[in-house]
Amino acid sequence: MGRIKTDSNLTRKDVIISKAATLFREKGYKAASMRELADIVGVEAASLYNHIKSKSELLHEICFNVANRFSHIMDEVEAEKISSLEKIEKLLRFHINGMVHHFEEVYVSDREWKYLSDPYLSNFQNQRRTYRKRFAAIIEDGIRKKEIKKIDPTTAVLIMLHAISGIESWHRSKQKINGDELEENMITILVGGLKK
Amino acid sequence: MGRIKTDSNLTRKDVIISKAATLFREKGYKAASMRELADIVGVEAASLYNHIKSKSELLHEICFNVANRFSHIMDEVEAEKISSLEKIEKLLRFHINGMVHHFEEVYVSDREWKYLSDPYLSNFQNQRRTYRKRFAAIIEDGIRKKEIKKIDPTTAVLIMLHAISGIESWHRSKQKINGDELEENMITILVGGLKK
DNA sequence: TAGCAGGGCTAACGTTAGTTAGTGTATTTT
DNA sequence: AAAATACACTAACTAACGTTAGCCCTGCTA
Repeated sequence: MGRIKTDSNLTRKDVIISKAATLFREKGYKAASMRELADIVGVEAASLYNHIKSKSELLHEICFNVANRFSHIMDEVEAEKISSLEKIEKLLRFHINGMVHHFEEVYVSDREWKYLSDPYLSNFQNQRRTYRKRFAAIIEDGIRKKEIKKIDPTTAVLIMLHAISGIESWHRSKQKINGDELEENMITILVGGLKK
Repeated sequence: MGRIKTDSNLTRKDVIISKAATLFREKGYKAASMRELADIVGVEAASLYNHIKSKSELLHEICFNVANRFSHIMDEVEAEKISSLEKIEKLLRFHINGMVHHFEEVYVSDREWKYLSDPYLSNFQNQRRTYRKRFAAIIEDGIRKKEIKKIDPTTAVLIMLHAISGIESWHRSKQKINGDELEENMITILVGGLKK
């Protein structure tokens, strides 16, 4: 077999990570084998190790790429001078877009993170917990300002984030409405559920 | 080691299935090993095979137990003479209760079904698809009767069901509100998001 | 009390997994 | 053009997996 083909300015490692994300999404991390991944990449299994240290490195690259993007957008949103409901809408749209346009990675990060091993595991869990607290704080603020119903903020966050991970079903389904309609529908229901 | 202890009128197989559900929930189906399960049950791995045919039998017992319960409640709800919104609320409460009180099995059925093998896999997918269509039909009916906002029913179902599977996070979290409060909060947000 | 399942056990099987070692060839750098 | 690096290959190792075979004890039934 020939070399791994790299489009434009991607490294070979990037190519492997990207194909790994697809494979992990389809089969699950544990069920996906390095030999299978190698096949997809177009190379022998052993050759992968010229570019990566281990299977688990693939997983934590994927998970932290995603987690860091979310941390970053949260920084931005917190800094903006808009209402709580607008902040939430902005976050939700970012999540929905991620799930629609970077499906493989986001999905893997969401469902397979438990196979990370320490110290990555604890690290990831911390980042996740922190993110949710910041999200909940925005909701709490909205309740104080009477923009939002009196509900438990933690529960609200849980509903929002998991509802969005349901976009997985949308990807699976045969006759899907288009991505933009999906986004508008989700915003209508979710933000509508919070509004006073 | 001694025999498998069976409380009341459970068979030894039931005990194994129940402990398998817990293990599969914690580790995931693929990552859970029969030797580990045997340890938990208090027996050697080989001894499990006196009661079950295979590891995969455990998974499909769990998945279909749950799926059948949901089919059954849907039959009941469809037959009742109440408004669409009330039907939806009833279904949601059943789902929430399942997730709170039969967490292990419901969670495994929700997240690990993809490791079923045919014919169970296709079967399960069919049951799932059918269930969601029936759910969507109720929402569609509600829209026609102007009880519910004009939204895409399929998207609404997807949001509801996945939001509920987020109760997983509630189980994980240290300082949780109690189950009844959780239920009320979820109903408020979800049903509130649909109502016109 | 003899017999026979039921249900444990140990040992071992064939597979598959992730990964390493060592070698050769193509590509890049000097 | 020569030297060095990158990267592919084959072969193999060890560990773990699900599962089977065959044996032995125990407690119910005849």
